[in-house]
Amino acid sequence: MPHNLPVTAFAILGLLALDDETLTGYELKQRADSTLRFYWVSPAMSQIYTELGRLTRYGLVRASTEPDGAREVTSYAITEEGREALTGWMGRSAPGFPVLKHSVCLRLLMGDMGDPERIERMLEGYVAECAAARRDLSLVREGLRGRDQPGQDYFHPSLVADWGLDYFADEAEHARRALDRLRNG
Amino acid sequence: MPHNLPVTAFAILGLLALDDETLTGYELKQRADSTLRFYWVSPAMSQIYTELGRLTRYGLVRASTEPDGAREVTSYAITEEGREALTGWMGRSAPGFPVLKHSVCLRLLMGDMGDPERIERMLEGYVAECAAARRDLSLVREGLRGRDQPGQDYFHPSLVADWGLDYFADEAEHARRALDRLRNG
DNA sequence: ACAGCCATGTAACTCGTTACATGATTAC
DNA sequence: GTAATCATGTAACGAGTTACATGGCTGT
Repeated sequence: MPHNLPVTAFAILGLLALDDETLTGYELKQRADSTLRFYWVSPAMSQIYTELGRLTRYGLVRASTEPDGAREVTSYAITEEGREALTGWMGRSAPGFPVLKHSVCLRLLMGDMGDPERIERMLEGYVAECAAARRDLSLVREGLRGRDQPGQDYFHPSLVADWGLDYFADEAEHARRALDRLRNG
Repeated sequence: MPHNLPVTAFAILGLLALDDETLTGYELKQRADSTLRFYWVSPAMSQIYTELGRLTRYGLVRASTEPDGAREVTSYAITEEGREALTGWMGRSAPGFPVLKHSVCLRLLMGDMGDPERIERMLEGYVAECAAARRDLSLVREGLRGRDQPGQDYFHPSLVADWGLDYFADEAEHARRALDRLRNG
């Protein structure tokens, strides 16, 4: 029973479970882009369809194809087995330490090679990108208001969103600190 | 000439460039485990050897095999072309936004499924792991003292190490904040 | 003698990406 | 009418992992 699925499969199951909606692959990609991408990767479209196919074969999601004008559109909903698989995964497997591939720090490490100016610009760019990510995420966070209290369905998502907001603010601060030391010793 | 290499290849080149030493694949893995792993992944041994083979074929590292008792041990050093490739990579390509796969946040997002107790224990575990990472990293940081001033060879590594120390402290704080809201609304 | 570390590699496999291909619907 | 968006997939490929295989060296 404990299907050996990649984490991304459970992320998709989780998105389907959150609002208990039936979503198309395309819609799932949009949800992933607007929420998942901040603390997990947003999978490529092709992978979403691949994963949905596998989840359907395993009976963890149910596909329902309906005509939409001249074309057919397939929507997916999580099944009872899917829910069990998700809770089972949450309960049994350990999360492991988060994986970070910090391209900015990697380049900062090798700051001796190459133009100091360029390193500073890279860090300034990163500060700006963190601010942008924070803005995008705070829009998502606003959308959770009203259902973000304990017991409500967006309580846990709001915890994660606030975590993310702090995270990006802190990262910008880390970069600013490094910049300051680069400039003023 | 701008060889199309994975970032990991440049990470290895960077490690070889840092102290300008000749290292075996095994030693490279140890360096990666003790430094790179905090803000990049520490590649598997097999990948290090694979990557070293490719870098050698491209002339970016030089392999020198010497007898060590009855066996042969191969050490690698970065070449002039390797240095150029590294600075070229730093100068030409953009770092892109760091990739984070935050398994803890992913599970927290789906906190509704599954045992609340378990979620809390997961977060407590994460706080402890962050503290452990911070301890490990601060040992590394101590090793940089004395050569960590501007102009010295461990200046940039010390910036990254301090960034990491702040990072893990902040992450522990984020987790504590989430825990508090889980417990006290 | 035996465990644990040092050292090197190959093979099979999975995840996930980019590129490619197709076509309907909607808004201007 | 035409561009953007909605919608769905396949194929080729690459990075990176685990498992497997081998064997020397070192400390007890």
